[in-house]
Amino acid sequence: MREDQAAPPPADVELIGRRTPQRSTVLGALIGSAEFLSAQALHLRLLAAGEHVGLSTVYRTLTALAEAGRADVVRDPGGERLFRYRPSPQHRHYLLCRVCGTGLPVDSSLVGSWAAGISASSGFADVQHTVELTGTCPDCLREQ
Amino acid sequence: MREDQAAPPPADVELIGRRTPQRSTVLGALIGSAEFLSAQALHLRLLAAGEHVGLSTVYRTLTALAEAGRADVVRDPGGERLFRYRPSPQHRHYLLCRVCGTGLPVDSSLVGSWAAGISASSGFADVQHTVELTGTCPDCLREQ
DNA sequence: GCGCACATGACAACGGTTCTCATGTCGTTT
DNA sequence: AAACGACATGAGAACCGTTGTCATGTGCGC
Ligand SMILES: [Mn+2]
Ligand SMILES: [Mn+2]
Ligand SMILES: [Zn+2]
Ligand SMILES: [Zn+2]
Repeated sequence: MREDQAAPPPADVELIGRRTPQRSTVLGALIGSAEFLSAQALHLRLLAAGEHVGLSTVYRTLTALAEAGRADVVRDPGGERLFRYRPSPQHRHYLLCRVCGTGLPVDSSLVGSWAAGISASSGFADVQHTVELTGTCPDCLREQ
Repeated sequence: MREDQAAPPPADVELIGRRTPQRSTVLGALIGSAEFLSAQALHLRLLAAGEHVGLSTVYRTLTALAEAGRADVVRDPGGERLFRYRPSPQHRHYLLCRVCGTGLPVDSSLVGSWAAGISASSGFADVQHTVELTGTCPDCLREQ
């Protein structure tokens, strides 16, 4: 029923430095959302809930979480970066709904080995890959 | 020797509207470059060559070419969009050097069918994919 | 408790891109 | 050839996501 608990014990805050109320709040909001969120959307959400955390702090916390591997980052068509909490530290890819933002994790082992093969045959070093799938989810399809 | 001819007959200008000197110039510069270029880099290049084309026009022309399928667009890590002329109208993917910007086309048929499979099994409609590979090319590796 | 390295937040600055609008021009019609 | 209208151009401002600045606040090891 409630999709956001008051304050689900945010354990991995300390992965990114000192434990502060602001970081716990941001991490809590990120964990509480099933969808990818932009820094600004998350900030607005906090304001609406009466939680006053500076926008700079939201940006810094999300960026730090992403660098620590606790958040996935994706770029929306407009270039905005969207964040989503990642419970397990593994690398993942998502199929994102362009209408509602819902993200569905997809099995990307095939893409991973494809990229590894390209890396080996090209002579390039430190090859990284970005894979993003977008579409319209069944729910949003139904609602026209 | 010369990597940029004076003005290689730019045929597909008219794919994006009226044929103007500015559009021919922009398209010529795009065709003359083997690498992905940002709108601003291309603009600077034109200025250096004594060709005065407004930055707005460069943006408009590149965007129109991309929409017409005559240019590939890729996002660099900083969020900047990079353009490259696409002689054939097929969909392509590249392995980009993070140092010098060189782009190597890669065989992505595997990724295409993977994406198609995900599309079919997920129930999502209109699934599009973004695949970007980045690394350090052999030349840039050599130069330390 | 002290102290300081680290964190916060209001605000300004930044960089890429798009918008505005007055002026110019392509290309078609008489 | 001249005229006309729709479209294109360009200088500058506006926009928007993001990062920097810096004075103030605070977590936390001592
Ligand atoms: Mn992957
Ligand atoms: Mn493809
Ligand atoms: Zn949806
Ligand atoms: Zn290189």
